[in-house]
Amino acid sequence: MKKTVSERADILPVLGEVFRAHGYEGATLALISEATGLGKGSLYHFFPGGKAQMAGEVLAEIDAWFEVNIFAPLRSAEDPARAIAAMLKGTEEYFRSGRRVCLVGVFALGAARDSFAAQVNDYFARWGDALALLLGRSGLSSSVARRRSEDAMLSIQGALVLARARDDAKIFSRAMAELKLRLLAE
Amino acid sequence: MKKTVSERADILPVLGEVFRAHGYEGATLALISEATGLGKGSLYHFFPGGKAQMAGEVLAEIDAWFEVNIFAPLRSAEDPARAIAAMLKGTEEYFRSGRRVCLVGVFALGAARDSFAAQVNDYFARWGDALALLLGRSGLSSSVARRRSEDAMLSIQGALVLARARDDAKIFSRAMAELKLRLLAE
DNA sequence: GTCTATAAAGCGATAGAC
DNA sequence: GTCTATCGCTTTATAGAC
Repeated sequence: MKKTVSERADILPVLGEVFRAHGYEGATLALISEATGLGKGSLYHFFPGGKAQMAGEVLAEIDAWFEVNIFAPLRSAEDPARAIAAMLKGTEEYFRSGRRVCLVGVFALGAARDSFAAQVNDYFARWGDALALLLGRSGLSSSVARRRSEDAMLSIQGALVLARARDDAKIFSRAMAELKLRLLAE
Repeated sequence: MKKTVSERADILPVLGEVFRAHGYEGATLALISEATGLGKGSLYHFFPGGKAQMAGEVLAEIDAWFEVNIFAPLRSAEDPARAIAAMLKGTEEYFRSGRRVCLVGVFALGAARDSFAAQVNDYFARWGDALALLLGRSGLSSSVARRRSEDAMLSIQGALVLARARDDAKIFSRAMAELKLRLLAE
């Protein structure tokens, strides 16, 4: 699939999909070149640091998207139930109901984790903190809020793994529905 | 870490650890050669099909281990509560309390999934079926048993991803304890 | 069964023309 | 800013000596 682009903002999402599909090691410059429609010369013009820089910037862009669309709304929410519903809706859309994999999770499981440890850890830490904060405000003790927030993080990641392993996106949607009930329970 | 081996049975577990640590694409023959202490000549003597055959046989060995130690005991159990406790104990030991990653999950997320789709799907299908069967026998409706079994599969995988992402093995142990409560709930 | 040597292809990255 | 050509290295895999 050739898709000619020339602006950095257009390149990063394409890069993200290549890393998602092939992992860090599997994402070769040839694949990246084909997907972006850019020669190696152009790629190194945008990313002098090569593949490592590309992956780092993709992670940063993902982080920024979640900060704006998921984490911040969680922190500033008035109504916990609505905020949780919105988070799960946004999550389900982002991961295309389980058909799209989480790049941070992919990196976490592979050898790339060592190179991007801070970014990988941060993504889950900030999501978990924002959710625990919200749950705490909804009346839960901070230890229960912490455990439920951790449950949410791991359920999302596990559902993505299982959905892909079994090639059944419905697994993800079901898991998100169940998670909603657990998060909102008294 | 050099560890000289010469029997096929001794090689497979070492191969497994290399694939776990580096993923399918990242596990180079040089790494495998170093870890097993075997030259490329010897490796191709054992595995004429190369890396693909190595990965396939490693998956088969993992599957066989789970069949004997986890799936079969689940199917033939008398006491559901004890069987679930045993499954979780076996799982926690196998994954070294979250310090060891699931190779099937790693393959599921990567491009290797396409090559090993049947083995990846089978592993989770048979585990899930065995657990759902047990839960059904414990008095749960088959639909509830199915959903709880799916919850267990995804919680294990998600806990492994999150534990590694946050470099905190305790996340896995906590998740297994919580999962036990959910599986045994009325 | 294990090794070394080597082939052929692919890798990330660079140089320099345009 | 984009391209082609190319470097040096690593990759998987094979051949053949021992």
